[in-house]
Amino acid sequence: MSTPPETSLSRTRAAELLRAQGINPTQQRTEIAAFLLGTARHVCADTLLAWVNQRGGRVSKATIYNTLRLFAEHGLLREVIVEPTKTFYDSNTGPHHHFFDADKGELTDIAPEDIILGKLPTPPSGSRIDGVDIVVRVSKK
Amino acid sequence: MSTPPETSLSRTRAAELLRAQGINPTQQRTEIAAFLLGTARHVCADTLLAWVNQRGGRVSKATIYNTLRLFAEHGLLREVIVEPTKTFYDSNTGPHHHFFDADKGELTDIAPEDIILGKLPTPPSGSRIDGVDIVVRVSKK
DNA sequence: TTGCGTGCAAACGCTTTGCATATTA
DNA sequence: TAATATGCAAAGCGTTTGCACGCAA
Repeated sequence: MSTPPETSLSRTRAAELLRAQGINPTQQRTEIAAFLLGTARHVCADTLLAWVNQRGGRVSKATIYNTLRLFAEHGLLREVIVEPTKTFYDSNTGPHHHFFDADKGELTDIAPEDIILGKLPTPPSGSRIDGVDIVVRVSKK
Repeated sequence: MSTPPETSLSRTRAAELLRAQGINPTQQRTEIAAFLLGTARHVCADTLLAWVNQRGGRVSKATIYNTLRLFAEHGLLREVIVEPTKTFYDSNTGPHHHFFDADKGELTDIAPEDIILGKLPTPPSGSRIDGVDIVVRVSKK
């Protein structure tokens, strides 16, 4: 198991961010926010659980899932679906796309200016476009 | 449960297609191929199971999964990952992309000429691009 | 007969849920 | 204190697997 990264935000800033979204900044939510928000990270639930608890946190699996969903609903995280087995969450909520390395199971950002969509299709009548997800699948050369 | 579509291929043509791929055309595989190949369809395992068995087939869940995987490995189908919960298979294996309607849980093809990728990013060093998946998420207007 | 394919049911892995307990305002 | 969040364990759901049986060459 790899070493967890440093938290990217102080608890104080993390709690402020949550409050700004109308989210009650409990100990666990603040801990999780301090890891994920304020910098671009891509995690799945079990990675996050390991990170938090390796750094002395005490957060249960259920709370990890609840919190990821809650943050996503408030736009603090974005769900990224690239594997059938697990859901990734991306703390970069700005417009951008992803490389997915299936060998490593790792997600990397593609800056919006590095990929250009020249033409968008017209959606089926009666529907509107909610978003466009581009995943560039890569593997070891 | 909706009515299953007609098979798009005769058993004879379906069996030929399988043989051409070095796949032993058993009864079940031929039945499944007759549904999926020869026209563009998007199915998940349980839909396919229902289709086949509503039309008098007798195919088990295990065989559905085995066969979908087998066909995908041989390039007869393409996996499409748009939902965390289930895997879709697309019998259109040519270059194209997808609309995904989350309300209906339905996948639709986007013709390659209806979406233009103006610039492709350089992959991380040491890796090469295997493919680019574009999913345009739509919902009821 | 020999080997591959199939079917069933059990196992699996990720995610969600129910409910008692703890924490927060 | 009243409301909300957390933790645990159990349940859920799509998918995979183990193994006995069936079928085709």
